[in-house]
Amino acid sequence: MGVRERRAREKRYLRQEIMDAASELFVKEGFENVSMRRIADRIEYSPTTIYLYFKDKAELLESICQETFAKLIQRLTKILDQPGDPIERLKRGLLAYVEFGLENPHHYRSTFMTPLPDEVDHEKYVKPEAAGIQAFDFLRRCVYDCIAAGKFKTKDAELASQTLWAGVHGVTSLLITHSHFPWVGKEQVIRGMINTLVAGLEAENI
Amino acid sequence: MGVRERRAREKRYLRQEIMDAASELFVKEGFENVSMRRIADRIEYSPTTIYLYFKDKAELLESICQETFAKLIQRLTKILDQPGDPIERLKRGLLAYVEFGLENPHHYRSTFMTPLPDEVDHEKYVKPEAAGIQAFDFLRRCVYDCIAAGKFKTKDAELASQTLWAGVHGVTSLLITHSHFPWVGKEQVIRGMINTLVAGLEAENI
DNA sequence: CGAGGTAAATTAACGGTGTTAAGTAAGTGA
DNA sequence: TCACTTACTTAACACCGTTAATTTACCTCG
Repeated sequence: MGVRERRAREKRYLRQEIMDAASELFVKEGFENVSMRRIADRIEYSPTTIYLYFKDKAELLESICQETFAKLIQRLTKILDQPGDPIERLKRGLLAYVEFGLENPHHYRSTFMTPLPDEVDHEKYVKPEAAGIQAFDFLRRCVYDCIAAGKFKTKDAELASQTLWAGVHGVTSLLITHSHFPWVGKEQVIRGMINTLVAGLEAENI
Repeated sequence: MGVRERRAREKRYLRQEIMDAASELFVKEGFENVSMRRIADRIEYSPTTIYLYFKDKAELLESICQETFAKLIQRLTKILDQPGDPIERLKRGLLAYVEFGLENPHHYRSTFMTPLPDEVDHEKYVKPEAAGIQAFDFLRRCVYDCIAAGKFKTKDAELASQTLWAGVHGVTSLLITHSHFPWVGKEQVIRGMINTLVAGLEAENI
């Protein structure tokens, strides 16, 4: 009978096509500069069709960002699985995070630099499924390993993790929004942040 | 004759009234949720009147943010003028920066978390008049003092300053956009960031 | 085959946005 | 008094996200 299945497959296909078209425009011009009508034009459907697949523009955006962040999770998984010095692993993970943000500035901006509207369910974004939280969990595991290996003077893994996250987020977001600032060099600032924070955690119980 | 002067004064007055009304709405509801029409309603003028005083919505926003950031500059001036341990001064300055951001989340967001449209003159935002750059200059001076006093292993003042800025920006912006995240405590994270970074600069030549 | 039902997609419309062009009313200077 | 300037408003344009009503296309069943 497979008709239902085929329909469902086609439906998934168009959904993906919408996401791809939107994502492309979105990467090129930024979320707020891409209208539903333009996305619709691109896939040669009427604008309202999109609403059959996504509740609204925000949900479309969120789906696209989730898809992208899945790739970050993959990268972090690989890094975490490698054996060796936990400090080096931590540093590599932090670097991967920043690089990912710079490679996907619009997705990064939507996910981490845009406040959620008051009406949304904030619980949802703190649950383990949320891509951001998953990425943060990797960080926490790295930090635990460092503390367990006696590399850090600091013993508060949670505080250390949150500090590290805020640090790499700081560089990432500033490099994205203020790319014209006379940075001493993108790579240098990234390295500067990671090395300084790690050195601080090694040196002092904050 | 003084007519011209009186007119100019009145004109300045309405300009300020527009800025005040806009700023108030803007603080309450965020820039993107406040329309020119609503601002106009508030001051009981027609929407187009605003365009006699500001080129567009972006310029109005920019003027408001500049006005607010002048206050930060004031605070930082006071801190910089105090004698004592340069490290303590640096830490107090960094803390003032974060606190200012959290007190003025919408202004902070507009100034530091929103990318400038491609068409604007980026030069303008790197010039010494720009509020952001002025604030950064304070930071740089603090860092110079620390290096001069032999407190830092690091000798690259520019890199250290940029790293510190990125760090405090990271906490500030994350606390603004992700206030629902299970932080170990806002004050703790802020302190964690400042202490860790400073400890890192003291301990290592990054 | 043909009727009926259903899912998918469309058209038309609503109420909003930032912004511009054209028009008006008041006050100034000769 | 009359022309000119200044301050402001009205009307309109071209867009936006989104909803409701409607059409089209297809599948199922008698």
